Amino acid sequence: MIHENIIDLVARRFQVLGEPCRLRILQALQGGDRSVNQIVAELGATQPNVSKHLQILFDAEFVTRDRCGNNIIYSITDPVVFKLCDLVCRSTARHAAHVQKYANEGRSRKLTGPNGRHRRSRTSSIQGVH
Amino acid sequence: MIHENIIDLVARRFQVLGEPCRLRILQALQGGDRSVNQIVAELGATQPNVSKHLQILFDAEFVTRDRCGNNIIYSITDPVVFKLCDLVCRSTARHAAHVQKYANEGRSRKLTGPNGRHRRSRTSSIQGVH
DNA sequence: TGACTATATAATTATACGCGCATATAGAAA
DNA sequence: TTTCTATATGCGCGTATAATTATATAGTCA
Repeated sequence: MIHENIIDLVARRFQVLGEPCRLRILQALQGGDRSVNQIVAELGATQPNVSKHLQILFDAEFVTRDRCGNNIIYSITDPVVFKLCDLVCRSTARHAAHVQKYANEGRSRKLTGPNGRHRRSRTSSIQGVH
Repeated sequence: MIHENIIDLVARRFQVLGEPCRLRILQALQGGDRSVNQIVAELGATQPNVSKHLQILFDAEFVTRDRCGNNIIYSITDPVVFKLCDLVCRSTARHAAHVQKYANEGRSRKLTGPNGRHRRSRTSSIQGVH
């Protein structure tokens, strides 16, 4: 149960993880600490974009950083973030399987009666409602 | 490690969780299955807004739904979502403690040399870099 | 000092998102 | 059928976000 006081902070941290580019950055750092340019090379993204995402990850305390001469080395703050990704990843794999399955059957179910009355097929028009 | 094929889906699911109102809805459902209006009453939000968030949660398969007469009853698809919230919640509590601490000390550190040269205070201008 | 490298930031633009309002739709009841 | 209740959806507005480009800042080396 999330306390109302911190629910905005929790949401914000989920939101920070809700960006493919940032997930890729975290994955790169899972392979070990990296400088900005190393991440840029690994992702094939632009340097300003990577820097900005790193700043966002830093503000959310998902990463820490240390200067090493001209380079700034970024590191994972807490490996628990990979546990999070793993959990979402598993259920997403199931989700993706469903999506794939529905894509192969009929598509685009909408809200309607439980038994498909006034419908030509037997698919209920509200997904998840039978 | 997240496979590149599903990284967008994983990010999307994190993003869906990155919204306070949706977290509140999930919390309400943690107390048991609810109809839309029950959730509306519990959150004090508008009905169209709750319906929209529920649709987003449904598309991401965080919730399922069943019609019961005039009511649509929403349920949690997989309690693993609460594990996610719990993990983020813990580290966010630590994060919040830091933020609180920094708020009490000096604020707004920016990028600068390691020893605060050309700065009036001794705070390093890049947070996390000493 | 000046040139060079690494990183951050500002300005811009395009897109996505959340909310409120009005309305449409589905089912139940009369 | 009509009416009522519950839920979903379309629209418009304001805001947030991400990517690009150009530029600023910090540090190193000569």
